[in-house]
Amino acid sequence: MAFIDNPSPAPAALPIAPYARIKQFLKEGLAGERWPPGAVMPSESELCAQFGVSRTTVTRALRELQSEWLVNRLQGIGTFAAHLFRVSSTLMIRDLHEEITARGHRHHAEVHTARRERAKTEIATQLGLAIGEPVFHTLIVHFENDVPLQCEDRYVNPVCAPEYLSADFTHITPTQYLLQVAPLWEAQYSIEASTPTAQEARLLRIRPDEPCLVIVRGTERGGVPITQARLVHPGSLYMLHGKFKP
Amino acid sequence: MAFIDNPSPAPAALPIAPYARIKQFLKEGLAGERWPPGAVMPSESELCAQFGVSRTTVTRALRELQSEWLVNRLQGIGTFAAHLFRVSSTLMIRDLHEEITARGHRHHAEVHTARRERAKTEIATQLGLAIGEPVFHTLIVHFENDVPLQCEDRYVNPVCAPEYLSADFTHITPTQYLLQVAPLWEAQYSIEASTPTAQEARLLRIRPDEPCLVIVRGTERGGVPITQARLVHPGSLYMLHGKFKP
DNA sequence: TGAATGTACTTGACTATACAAGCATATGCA
DNA sequence: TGCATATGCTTGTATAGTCAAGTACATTCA
Repeated sequence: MAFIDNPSPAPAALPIAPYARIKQFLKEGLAGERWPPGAVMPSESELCAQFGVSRTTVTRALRELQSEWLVNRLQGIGTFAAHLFRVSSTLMIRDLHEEITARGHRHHAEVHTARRERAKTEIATQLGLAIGEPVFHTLIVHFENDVPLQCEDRYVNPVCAPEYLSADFTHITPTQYLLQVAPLWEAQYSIEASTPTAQEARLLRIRPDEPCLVIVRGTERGGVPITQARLVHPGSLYMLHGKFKP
Repeated sequence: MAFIDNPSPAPAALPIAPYARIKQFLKEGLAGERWPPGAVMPSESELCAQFGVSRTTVTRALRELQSEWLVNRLQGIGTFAAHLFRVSSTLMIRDLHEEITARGHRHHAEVHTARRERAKTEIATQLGLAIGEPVFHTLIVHFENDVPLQCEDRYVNPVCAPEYLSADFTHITPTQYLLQVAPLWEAQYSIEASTPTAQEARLLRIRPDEPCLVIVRGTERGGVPITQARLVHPGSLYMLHGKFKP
C-alpha cells in the first residue's frame, strides 16, 4: 500500500483553456505582421485541424474576437482582420484624416516640428526611457477646410518606430503611420477642458483664453510605450460624442 | 399532381434565434423589476427546461450577457444580476456622490431648482413630448469638499419617474434616483469644451471665461426618453479618463 | 460536539455531429 | 453564348452528452 500523493498532472502555472489559447494566437498574429487589417484569417476548419480541437471551440474564440471588434466575420465568405481600433465601444482611436474626409471635407496638415530630441524627465518617464535618450518629436497642425482643427504634439519611442521621422506627415498622419507599424494598441486617455498654451493658440489661430478640448493619450503595446500625444482642439469646433446600448 | 408552391413555414418577419430570444427575455427582466441588481438569476438548467433548448444555447446567452457586464457568473454558485451602469468599458455613468466619496472626500449638493415646468421646444423634442407638456426640471450644484465641482441641469420625463420631484436631492443624487426607477439605460453623450453660461459661472463660482468640460447626456429606455442632462465642470477640476485594452 | 465525507447543484469547457444559410465557382444544358 | 444548376466552401446555430471544478449543505462517524 503506497502513499499515492496525487501525482497531479503538473498543473504547471495555470493550464489555459484551448479556446483562450486560440484567441491569444490570433491576437498575436493580428498585432504582428501576420494578418494586417483586411487580411483573410484562417477558416474555422483550418484552425480545428491546426489546434486539434472541435469546431465549437474555434467558433467560440472567433466569436469573442468578433465581439471585441478585432475581426469581421461574413457568413459564406470568411473571417477578416478588422481595420479599426477603438478606445472603447464609442471613443475610437480614429484617424483624423479619415474622420475629416468622411465628412466630405478637405484635410491638410502643417508640420511645424519633426525631429530627434533628447528626452526630458517627463517624456522619458512616460515612454519608459532614460533621461537624455533620443525620442522623436512631431508638432503638427491639422486643418479641416483650411480651418485649424487640431494641434498634435507627439512624442514617439524610437524603439517602436525607428523610421518614424522619414514619413511625410503632410501626406500620412502620425496615427495612420503608427497603426501600420504597430496595429494593436493599449491606450490610456484623459479628456479635459483648458486653455491652450501660447504656442498652441498661435498655431490654432485662436485667442489664448478660448476653451479647448484637450485629449492626452498614451499608447503601449505589450507593456512597451509607443507614443504619447497631446491633442488640442478649439472648443467651438470639436466635440466627442458616442452612444451606448446595453 | 399539385403545385406545392413552397408553403414555407411562415418566416413571419425575421425568425430570431433561440439564444437571442433568451438573451432578450433576460434583458427585459433585468430592465424591469424581475431581477434587481444582485438578484439570483435562473440557473442554466432552469432556463433549459423553460425554453426547451440545450444547455449550450442557454450558456451562450448567459455568456454574452456576462461579456456585456449585465450579469455576474460564479462557478459553483450561480448567475447574478449586475449592479452596473457603464456607458462603455471606460466611460461610466457614474454617480457623482459615489465618485467623490470613493476618493475619500465630502460631497454635498445645493438644490437651486426643482419644479414642474412646461416643456419648451428643444426639451420637448429631446424628451419626445409635445410642446407645453409638463416636465420636471432640476438644477443642482454638487460640491467636493465644499468646492463646486458640477452644475447639473436636468430635465426628466414625468412618464418615467412620476415621483421624481418628491425625492430629497440633498441626500440622493438624481442619477442614483433614476437608476433605481429604471435600471437599464441606453445613453448618448457628447463632450465638449466651452465657456459656462452666466448663471453657471455664478453657481460654480468661476470666471465667465474659464474653460469648462461640458457633457450632455440623453438617456432612454426601450425608445422612451427618460432624461436629458447638461453637466458643466470647471475645466481645472474635472477630467475624464479611461483605459482600453483589446 | 466537531471533523470528515458524501451528495447535489452550480458554472466552465469540450467533443462530435447536424442542418441551415450565404457566397463563389464550376458544370451542364438549351 | 448565356442561363440554370450543382458542388463546395464559408459562417450561424443548435443538439446531446461528457468531464472538471467550485460551492453549499446534510449526513455520518469518532
